Amino acid sequence: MNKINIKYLAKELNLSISTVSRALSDSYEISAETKAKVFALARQLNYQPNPNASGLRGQKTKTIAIVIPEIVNDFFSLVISGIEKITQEKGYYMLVYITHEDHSMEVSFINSLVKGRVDGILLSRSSEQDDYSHLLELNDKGIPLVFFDRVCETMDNVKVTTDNYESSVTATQHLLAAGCRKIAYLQAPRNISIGQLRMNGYLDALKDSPGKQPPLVLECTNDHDENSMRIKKMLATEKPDGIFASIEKLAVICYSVCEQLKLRIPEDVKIISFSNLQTASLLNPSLTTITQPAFDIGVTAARELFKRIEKKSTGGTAEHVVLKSLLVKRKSTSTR
Amino acid sequence: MNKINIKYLAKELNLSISTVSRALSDSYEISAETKAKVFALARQLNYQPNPNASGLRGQKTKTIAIVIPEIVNDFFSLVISGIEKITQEKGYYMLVYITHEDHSMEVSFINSLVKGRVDGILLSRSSEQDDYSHLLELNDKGIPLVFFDRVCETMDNVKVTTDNYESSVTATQHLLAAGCRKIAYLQAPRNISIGQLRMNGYLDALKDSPGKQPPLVLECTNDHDENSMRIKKMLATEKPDGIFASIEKLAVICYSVCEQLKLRIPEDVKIISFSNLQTASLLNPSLTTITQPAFDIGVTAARELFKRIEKKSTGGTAEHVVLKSLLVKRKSTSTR
DNA sequence: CTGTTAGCGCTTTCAT
DNA sequence: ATGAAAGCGCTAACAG
Repeated sequence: MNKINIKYLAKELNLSISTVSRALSDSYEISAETKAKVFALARQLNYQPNPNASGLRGQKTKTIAIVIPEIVNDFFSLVISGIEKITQEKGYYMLVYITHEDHSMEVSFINSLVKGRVDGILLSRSSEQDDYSHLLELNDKGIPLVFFDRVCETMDNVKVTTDNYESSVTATQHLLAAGCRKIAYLQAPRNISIGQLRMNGYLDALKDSPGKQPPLVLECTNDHDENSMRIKKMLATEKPDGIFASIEKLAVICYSVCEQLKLRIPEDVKIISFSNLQTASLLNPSLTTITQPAFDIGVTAARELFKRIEKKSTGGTAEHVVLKSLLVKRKSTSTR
Repeated sequence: MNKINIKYLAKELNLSISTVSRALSDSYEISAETKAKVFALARQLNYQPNPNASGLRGQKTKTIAIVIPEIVNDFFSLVISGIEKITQEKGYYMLVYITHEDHSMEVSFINSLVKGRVDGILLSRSSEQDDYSHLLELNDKGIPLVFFDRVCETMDNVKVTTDNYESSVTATQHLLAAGCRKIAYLQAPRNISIGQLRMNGYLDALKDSPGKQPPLVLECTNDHDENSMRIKKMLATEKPDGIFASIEKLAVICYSVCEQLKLRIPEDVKIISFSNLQTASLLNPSLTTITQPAFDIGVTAARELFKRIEKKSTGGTAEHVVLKSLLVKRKSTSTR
């Protein structure tokens, strides 16, 4: 295809292949003059080393893989953004694989990576209950692996997550402090640990509160109209004065339902929601949000991965980095 | 690192390296018996061919690159999703690079790919005005390149886009047909062709309408509060009875502002918006949306790319595939 | 049907 | 300071 390789440069310059190679890697045993000549020609011809050849030789690929359950999702988009930033800084390439929440796809993809296609892997697990022998194999093979968001608790790798439980407690306490006597929780349809953690935060905060109000959990589905109906019914029947939405989309539906029922926000009902992009809070400044540091999760996870890649020592102490969410109460818009 | 290579398999089975290689590629000149033995051992040891070695030998990498301006964006997430689907089907890997709308990053990344790191490239341009010599070089080097969304009109490669102009005309006509006498257009802060196309659709539709109402364009910014203020002022001053939002986020703000001003939707003002995920229409069924076939753009672009990769003939007739957007009027929610 | 061998482009001893 | 040569793991042309 492209004939501009080291051999060609060497011939053009009347140098040996190894001299050119060393010059390009700025070796100390090459004269400044020779280096200059080599660099000049390389630049002129836009010489690019063949990644397969150097990879084959040096056992590295300048490539990392990121494996996520889905991508049409603000949280994961932001994480990727963060990872990508660090990856670019390091001059690496980023392979992206989407498992669509399917554990078997995760397994087969990971297995396809064990043989030196990448120098390291960033993973958010598709299923937290299934087996993880494929991941143990990565450790065996010495391929650095860093978990983020959906981790494998029992494995000894670095994990980067957010404070789902704690921020959920905070959110609930926020509503309690605002005087809510009856707080409903809108549960997203996800049977994974982060969903569980968030709900536990809500439940525990209520349990520990002075009023000891009973929990009011509304299970939601993946169907908008269905959710809208359930929320409307719940609002009409139970008349909560506070709503805690576990994901942003539910907060948006909730806002719309409140309008329909002529419920004023925040006078009649206060809403708080987990959120990544704060679309919900565009609607009304009093839709307070708990914003996850998604971008920072990407940045942190990537940094941890590169530490391992560069140290070459796979082992190291297992760390669990927990990044704090932010309680965002937007300032009142203009002269509302 | 991992010692399980062809040589090792060969030794274990008392076969020659080439026999094993041929068996693994299911060559017709290997006995079924031998193949069976080889496959069995390969599976048992989870043998994976070294991608660098086969890449170096065969000049292919089973990898494509996708280059986009940003990723925290429903449109691009959906496109990636579509691309990823086809990529997985083909057994390829997907490299993702984000330019952050910076033309120079696009150039340097593309230049780093010219030397056989990928078998093909999918690109949405960061800047449609700047020079594209780096892209011409790809054609020279015979690396297949397919454009999507933000294309390079003057280049002879396949382009996959949506009908921004036509659907904008349709949207405007939709409002006209619904009886709107004064339609405002909310222009997103993007100085690229798709923004221009959308606005032209609006302008031309008005020009061609019986009433010949004058256009009313409100330029928006990247600041939510600022947008909210401008929209509010415009609604109060101009009192339009129809609003055409060029991006979904503006429709959401608009919805919120209408609530504040006690404007009923759709009785007082009708809203239509470009959209990818229909967040806006969660708010109110009468927020009609023009939904772009983002996922299909990914699928189509990827298919076109693989055609070129597999045909090996880079050339071919230049095609421009235009996918149609969908005018979505959601059914009324439940028993509203 | 199976084995031998020559590279793909690069890095890296080992010589000089 | 430079060159010769081996070899990373794989495929394929060329023998048998």
